[in-house]
Amino acid sequence: MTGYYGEHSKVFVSVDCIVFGFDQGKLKLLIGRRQMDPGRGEWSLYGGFVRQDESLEECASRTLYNLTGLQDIYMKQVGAFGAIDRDPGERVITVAYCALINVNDYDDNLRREHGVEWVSLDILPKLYSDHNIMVRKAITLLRRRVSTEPLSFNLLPELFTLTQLQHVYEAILGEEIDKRNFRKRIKTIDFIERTEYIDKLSSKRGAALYRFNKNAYSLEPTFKL
Amino acid sequence: MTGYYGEHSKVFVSVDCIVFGFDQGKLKLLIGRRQMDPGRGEWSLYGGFVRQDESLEECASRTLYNLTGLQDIYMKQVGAFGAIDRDPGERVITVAYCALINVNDYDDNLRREHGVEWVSLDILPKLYSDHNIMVRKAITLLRRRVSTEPLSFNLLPELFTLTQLQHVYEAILGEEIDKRNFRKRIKTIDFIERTEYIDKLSSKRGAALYRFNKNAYSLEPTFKL
DNA sequence: CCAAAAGTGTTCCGTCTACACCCATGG
DNA sequence: CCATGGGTGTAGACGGAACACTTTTGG
Repeated sequence: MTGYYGEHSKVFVSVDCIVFGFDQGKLKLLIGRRQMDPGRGEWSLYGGFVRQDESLEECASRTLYNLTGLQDIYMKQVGAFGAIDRDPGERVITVAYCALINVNDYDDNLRREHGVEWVSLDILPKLYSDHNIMVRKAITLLRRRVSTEPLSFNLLPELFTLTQLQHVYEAILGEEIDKRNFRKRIKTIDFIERTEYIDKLSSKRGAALYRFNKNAYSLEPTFKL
Repeated sequence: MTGYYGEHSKVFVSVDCIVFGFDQGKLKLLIGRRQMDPGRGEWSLYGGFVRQDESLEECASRTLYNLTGLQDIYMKQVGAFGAIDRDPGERVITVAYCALINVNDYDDNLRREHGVEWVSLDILPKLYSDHNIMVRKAITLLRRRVSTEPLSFNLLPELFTLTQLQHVYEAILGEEIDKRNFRKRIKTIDFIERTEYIDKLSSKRGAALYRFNKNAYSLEPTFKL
């Protein structure tokens, strides 16, 4: 049984994960030293080859799970990259996926075991192959989407202060936001709920903790920052 | 020589072209009856398998050229589609590309030879495999981009009237636009130039013909409709 | 002379932006 | 008591939306 398309050639297909986190007021990217040839030792995104029994999305989820132990993470396809010689080893077409995770959910020992690190985007080194291009495209997409989709919450704990939320937006957009205008705006969004809890860590006075109500959002999925 | 990644499996990768045109005041899609098994006879996008000696972009251009004889056409990647059983024949991962062409540039005899037709989006039939999903995604992207990039001009002849241009926007956005506001807006965009020519076909009075000045745009590539 | 499309300004309203001071508390 | 971050309102500018009539000319 040769199948329908036997006359055509097949190619390796991989998935690369562009994992963003937010820490210390900065947007961070998860990268590690490549542990295989070619390019062993170079900074690189974490990726894996697509298996015959999994879809692209499944491969992306599996790869992220292998790395972080996290499941049900927001992931979005960034695009397919298919230059002939993009990989110095053999021809590999890769599909990049962007993931947003809360750095606190990622166990730091597990992170060290995989030899990956959180690196600030403004000091991002040269990465393996065309990975820098993929990251730039992911950031562009992220910036565009962040004002029309409630994405920031994926980078924060379930409960967060408005100042934290504002810092996430500032980190993604790369510009400062007026505090009063920002809070005014947030108050009109009813699926961002103020809770009874108070955060006492970040300030002496204490700051109200807010929560993103997924259900309320899914009922009325409109968002505009 | 087995290469670096021999332990992993390869997969068929194809490119599908989502070709948009504008005619009779409507946005049209170029589709044809599939001429191979499986799915022979079903409505389908036009596509082809990626060869070992070409990049994804090259494959997309080549496929579009095979179909239309046109080169240097605006094309944009829509995304990769990789569900395991998306193709009823064998596993194929496909990368969809969206193209915008001027229907007048596509020779109608050549079109008939390939057995493809321009079909209005509002009467789009069920297409082969997951092609309908790809088309919907392409339209979503197109709608989003059309107000921040000068795309409409790809669907029009070099010289066009403002009414034609407005109709293109209306077709893409799916809503009517106020004529006075639209023209006011266009006048502030300096790379949309009024020419000395007059179109006498569409009205008795005649309408001024305009031109999109690519060079002027490339000097100052900002656009907002 | 009339049908059919081209062309043209003004007003209103809502939204975004700029901007500075008081509050509560831990140390 | 003071340093630190939390929290609040207003006025002016700007941009988008609504809206109707005159012009030209081929048939």
